[in-house]
Amino acid sequence: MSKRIYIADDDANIRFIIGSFLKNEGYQVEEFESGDALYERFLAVPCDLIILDIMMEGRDGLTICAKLRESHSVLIIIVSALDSELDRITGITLGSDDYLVKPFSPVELVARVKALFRRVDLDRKVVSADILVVGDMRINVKSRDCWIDQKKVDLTPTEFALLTYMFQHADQAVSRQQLLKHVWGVEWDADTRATDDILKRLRKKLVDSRVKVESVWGFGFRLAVENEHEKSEK
Amino acid sequence: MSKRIYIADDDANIRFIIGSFLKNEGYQVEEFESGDALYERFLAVPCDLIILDIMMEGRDGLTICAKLRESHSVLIIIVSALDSELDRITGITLGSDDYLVKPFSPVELVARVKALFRRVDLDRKVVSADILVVGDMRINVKSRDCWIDQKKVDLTPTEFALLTYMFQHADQAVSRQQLLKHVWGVEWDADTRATDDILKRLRKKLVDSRVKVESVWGFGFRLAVENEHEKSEK
DNA sequence: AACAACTGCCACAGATTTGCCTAGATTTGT
DNA sequence: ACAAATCTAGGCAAATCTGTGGCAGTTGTT
Repeated sequence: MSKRIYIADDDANIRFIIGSFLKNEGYQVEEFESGDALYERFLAVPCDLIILDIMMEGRDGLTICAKLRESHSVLIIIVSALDSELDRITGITLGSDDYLVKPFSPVELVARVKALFRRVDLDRKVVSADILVVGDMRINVKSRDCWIDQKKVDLTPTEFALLTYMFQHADQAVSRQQLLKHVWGVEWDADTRATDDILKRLRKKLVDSRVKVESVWGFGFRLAVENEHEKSEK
Repeated sequence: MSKRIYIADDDANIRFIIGSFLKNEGYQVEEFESGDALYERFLAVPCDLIILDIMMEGRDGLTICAKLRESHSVLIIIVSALDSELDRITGITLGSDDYLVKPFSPVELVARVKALFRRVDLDRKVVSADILVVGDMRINVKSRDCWIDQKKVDLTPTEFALLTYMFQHADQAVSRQQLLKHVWGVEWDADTRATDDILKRLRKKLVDSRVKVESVWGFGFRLAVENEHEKSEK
């Protein structure tokens, strides 16, 4: 299965060069002019690796990077023209898996990309993805328990199934139909607010977490990580 | 059961970076400003792995490392800004299991952590080809006997088979279906609570052990080791 | 044949879960 | 600003789940 890579850089030249090299290696590449465009696309169709320039208009790369990392474990390579140690640290802090300073050789980039994929493929073989992490929460599918940081949270069967599904679709808007189908196993058009009920109870148990179940008016719900930064913006 | 990791570094930035990455991998992470603080905490609640900066005020990392190693077999990764060969040798001699020189990439650290866990988990499995150990109990699959500490426990055939299966899936939630299939060899959807019955009897025989059969409401059961420390935290 | 051990089933009580209902708050569109 | 649609929160009762003790059928042993 070919890996999917997204690139965001406002310099069309760079995009093209990086893109060509990666396509040459057999990767499925999509290019974006801005981090926001990439983020949009990612929510619709997730990819395996992201290459982000941190110097872009709009929300900068680091913000996007942080946003992605709150609820997804996609690989991220940060690219920057700045070579200050500060930026290196900040970039890494926000969760990038690797960091490259411009100008860099495309060969170098390709090497890093391959190295990252090698690493995760190795992990996948040994450690199956039993543990799902979103923000400050994690659930272990095998042992069937759920944690907020260090605190264990007791969940009922339906709550657990629902939360697992939401974790797997973090940041995506999920419709009631979808939930009924995948969590309840109901295929027909059930006219029920059962989903709301479980979510209502789930919300109570998540008050201490930064992970929140938002409601998408007239549609369904979305799992989101409350962010200090955004909170102050509101 | 998720692994518990303690980090001691006087640089809050580094602590945060390392912490975030490890949390993202599903580990239970706690951060400490000094080696002494970590040591205190460790005595109260042991962990599986420790990441220590050796350049800290107070008792330095190496001393703590030696201290920890006197009586415990916890995994230790030493982190240092020094790149002298001398320090490397000393650190390893004093019992650390791995050694990283700053600046290092978080990715590298995560990889090493996983590698260490992989190694010890592998060891445990190999040793226990026909002797399974969980907490203060062990069962010998070949001689078909079972011990709590030094005391032998008599088990009936079904009890033994069931316990063996639970030992092989320690810390995991196991459904009744699963038990019926693997212990009884029943494939169809049996509506029976035979599993509950055997476990009921098994539980009585395990009262003196720290190993407990928990029930996972609406799902099945889970074998867990009752932990003094976690108990007190509740 | 008598006996003991093992195992599955039943019924019951207590606890937990869950869907629904209703009233009040919130959002949207005109 | 107002009406209609949608969401939230509390309470309730039916349904479900679990632990317990008792019981009976089967198996193997003396």
